[in-house]
Amino acid sequence: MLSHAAEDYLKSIYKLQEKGGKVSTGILAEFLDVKPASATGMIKKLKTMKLVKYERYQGVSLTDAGKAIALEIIRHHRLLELYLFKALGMPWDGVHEEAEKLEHVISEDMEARMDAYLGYPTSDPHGSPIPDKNGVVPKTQFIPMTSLQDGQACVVAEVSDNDSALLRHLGSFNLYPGTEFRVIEVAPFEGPFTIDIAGQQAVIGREVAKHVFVDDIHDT
Amino acid sequence: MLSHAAEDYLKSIYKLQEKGGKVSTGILAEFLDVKPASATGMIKKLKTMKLVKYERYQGVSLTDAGKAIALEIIRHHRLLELYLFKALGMPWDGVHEEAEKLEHVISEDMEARMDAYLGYPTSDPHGSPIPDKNGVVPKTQFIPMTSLQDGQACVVAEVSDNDSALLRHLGSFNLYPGTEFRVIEVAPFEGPFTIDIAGQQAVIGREVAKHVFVDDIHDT
DNA sequence: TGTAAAATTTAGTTATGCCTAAATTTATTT
DNA sequence: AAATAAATTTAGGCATAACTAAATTTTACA
Repeated sequence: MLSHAAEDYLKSIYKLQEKGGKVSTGILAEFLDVKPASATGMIKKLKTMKLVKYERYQGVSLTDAGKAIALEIIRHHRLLELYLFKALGMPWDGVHEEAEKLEHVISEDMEARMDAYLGYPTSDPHGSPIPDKNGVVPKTQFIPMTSLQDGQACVVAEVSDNDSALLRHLGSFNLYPGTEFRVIEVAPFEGPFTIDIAGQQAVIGREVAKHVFVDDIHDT
Repeated sequence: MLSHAAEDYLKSIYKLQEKGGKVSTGILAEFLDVKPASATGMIKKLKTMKLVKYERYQGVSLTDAGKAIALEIIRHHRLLELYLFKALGMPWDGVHEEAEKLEHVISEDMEARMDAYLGYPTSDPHGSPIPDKNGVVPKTQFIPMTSLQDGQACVVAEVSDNDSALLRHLGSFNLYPGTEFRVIEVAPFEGPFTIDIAGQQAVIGREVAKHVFVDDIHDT
């Protein structure tokens, strides 16, 4: 069996690989909040287990076996988030932290039961895709909110899940996945977005907008 | 924060203390499936944290602080067992193993949500009492099935939760907490019990009967 | 009561997974 | 191309929690 730490490394490498092939030791260490030296150590251990490809100074990437484990953990995490949200009524800004601990611990049986209870869902409360039990990830092609123009309308598709203060902030505007809104004005010089959500106006700063991804963009 | 291992030691000391004051290193080590030397080491660590009383060669016992933590973990365990059983439909012979891992990991918020969902229950699927959030354990005074006599009827109150093969066996006779049965015959010389469960006859060996506790005994 | 057996503790080892500090390699700049 | 800066790796340490083997203490019995 793999340690929780090893699972976290695989999960992180997977996420970082999504935006650019190989992952550098430094980026990985920063992402996991450990020192680069610690990352090097774990990477070597994962290499002996044939879960990553690695040559020193050249960055890491997952092998097929490593990717399968990473996706399994991500599936646990996202199913748990949705389960905690729907079945136990946890707030969407709290489920990430809880899932982060539970994801390493639940059995395949529990995974399957949550999946069935939820009706084999394909996305979590933050809009992130849930890999199926074979490790197939639903395709998503969302656009960053920051690329929207005046007058465009769209639907919230996905938001970053790891900052609960940010999630509470978005929640205060009802900006959940599925919510429609229209851009009233994009202030010049990297300014904030003024938007209309079901008749309510809200001003969303750039830093917040970076964490919001949208879909179904259309002009009005 | 306490390590999972330390929590397991406290929980085990609590359980062993219930039947006799102080707990010897050897008994504790056997219960936890570690070597006595390992138990000595952890006991010393727990002593520096003021969670146990301990003098060498004299056995361990919990302090009030240690007992509070032990009860908290037991509460987690039993709430989880009942939750997994009721909300996710897990079989009663599977919930112990799953709860054993989850009990160290869930938040107080999750504990409270399961508690509310379940309607503030006082016993788990095996009939064990669930401590309330203040650490108060519902009083139970159950009688071992082995002390039953011919002709006596009773209700199953509690069964050992840690042997899934045993639980499956009991389940095959419908011997769940709450089930009524009547003793038809106790075979002499430590022989098996022949009982009647809702019209069905079953033969229960001594070794099995030792793990079953009953209540509401009355003659028929 | 003395001795053997059983239980317990001490001492020293191993494996994980993190750390810091120093050394090395790669990248950048002039 | 050499020098400096940045990134990465190596080396050595620490804490946790297990282990084995040896020493000690307690208990039991003859």
